[in-house]
Amino acid sequence: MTKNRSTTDRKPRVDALRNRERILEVAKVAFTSGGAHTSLEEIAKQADVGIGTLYRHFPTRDELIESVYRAEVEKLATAASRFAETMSPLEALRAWMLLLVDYIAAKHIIAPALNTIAGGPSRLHEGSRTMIQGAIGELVKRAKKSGHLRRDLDAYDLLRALIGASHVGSDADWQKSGRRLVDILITGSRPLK
Amino acid sequence: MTKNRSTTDRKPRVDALRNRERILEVAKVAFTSGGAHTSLEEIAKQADVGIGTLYRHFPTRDELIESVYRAEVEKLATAASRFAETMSPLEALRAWMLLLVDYIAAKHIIAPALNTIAGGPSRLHEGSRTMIQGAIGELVKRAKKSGHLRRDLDAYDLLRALIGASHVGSDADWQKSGRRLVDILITGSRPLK
DNA sequence: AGATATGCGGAGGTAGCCTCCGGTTGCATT
DNA sequence: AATGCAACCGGAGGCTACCTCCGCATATCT
Repeated sequence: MTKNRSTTDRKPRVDALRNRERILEVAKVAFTSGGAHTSLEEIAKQADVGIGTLYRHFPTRDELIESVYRAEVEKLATAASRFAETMSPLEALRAWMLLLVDYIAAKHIIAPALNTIAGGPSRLHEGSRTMIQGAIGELVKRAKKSGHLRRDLDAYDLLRALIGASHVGSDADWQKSGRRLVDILITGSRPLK
Repeated sequence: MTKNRSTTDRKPRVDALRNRERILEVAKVAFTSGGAHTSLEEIAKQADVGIGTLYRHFPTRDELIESVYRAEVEKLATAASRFAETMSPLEALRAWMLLLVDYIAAKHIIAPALNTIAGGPSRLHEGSRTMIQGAIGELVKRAKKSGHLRRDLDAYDLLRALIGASHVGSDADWQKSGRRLVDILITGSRPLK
C-alpha cells in the first residue's frame, strides 16, 4: 500500500484527462478567435466530446475560461516578482504594465479572463484574481516605499484602467494605445513633488 | 395644402408613439437595474406590448440602448462645450472627465451604452460615438493648444481608460476609484516640462 | 364614411444553456 | 484473467431568449 488513500480516491482516468485536455485546447482557440461568447456546444463538438462531458469538467463558463488562461495568468504573476528583483521599483512597475499590454494585445488572449478577474459581472474563481492583484499590488507597494510613487495610489485603479481600456474597443492598434496609457498612468502616479 | 407631402407620408400614429415611449421608459429602468442583458421579451411584456412591436421600433438591441441613453449622451456632449467656454482648458477637461465618472457611478446609467460607444463588439450607431468623441476631443485639443497638455496625447485613450475601468468591476465605490483615476490621468497628461 | 397605409402582437422556428441518467469503460482487487 | 464498481461518457430534452413573419386591427386622410 504505497499509494495514498483516505476513503475513496483513485487517480483520474486517462480518458477523462484526455478529454479535459482536448476541451481546453479547443476552447483556447475558440475563445481567442471568437471572443468569450463562443457557444459551449460548439466547443464540445469540436473537441469531439458530448456537451455533458464538457459541463462535468467545467460546470460554468467561467470555470472553463479560468482554466484556459490559468497558465498565462501565472506567467504574469511570476513575471512581477522577477521584475521586482532585477529592476528599480518604478521600472519594474512600468515593465509589468507593458507586459500586460503585450499580453492583451499581441496574443489577444487572456483579455476576457482578466476582464472577469478584475471583478466583472460573473465573479471568477478567486485564484486568478488574487494572483494578478497580488502581482501589481506588490510592485506598487514597493515603488511607494521607495518614494517613486505617490502614496495615495491604488494599485487596483491602474489595473482596471488597463484592463478596461483593452476590453473596450478591441481594435487593431490597441497595443499602441495601451503603451501610451501606461506612460500616462505611470507619469500621473509619481509623487506630486 | 399646408402640410408637406412627397409621395406617401402621414404623421406617425399616436399609438405608435405611445408604445415607443413606454418601451423606452421600461427599458431605461430595466437596463439600469438589470444590466444590458435584460431579456427584450421581458421588457416588451412590462411595457404591455407585443414582442413584435418592440422589434419594429428597435430592430436591434443596440438601437434600443442607443435610444434609451441618447438624451444622456447629449447632455454629456453639451456639457463639454459649456465647460470649454467657462473654464481654463485643463480645468474644463478635468471637470468633464469627473462628470463622466459621476454619470457612470452615481446614476449608474449609461455605462452599457458608453461601453458600446467606445467601439465595443456590437458596433453602435455612429451618432453617440462621434458625439462623445467630439466632446472630449475638443477639450483635449484646446488644452493642448494652450500648452497644458502634452501634444502626443490621444483623447481616445483617456476615454477608453475611464469607460473601461468603469465597466470592469462595477462595484460599489467605483466613483472614488474613478476620481482617483481622473487625477492620475490628468497629471500624467501634462507636458513633461 | 370608406379606403388604405400603418401599426399591432403573438405564434413559431432557431439556438444556446444546462441537467439528468442509462449505458460504457478504465482501474483495482482477487 | 476475470470480476465488480466507481468514474466517466454523451446526448436527449426542458428551458429561455432571440428574432421573423404575417393576418388582423385601427388611425389617418379624403
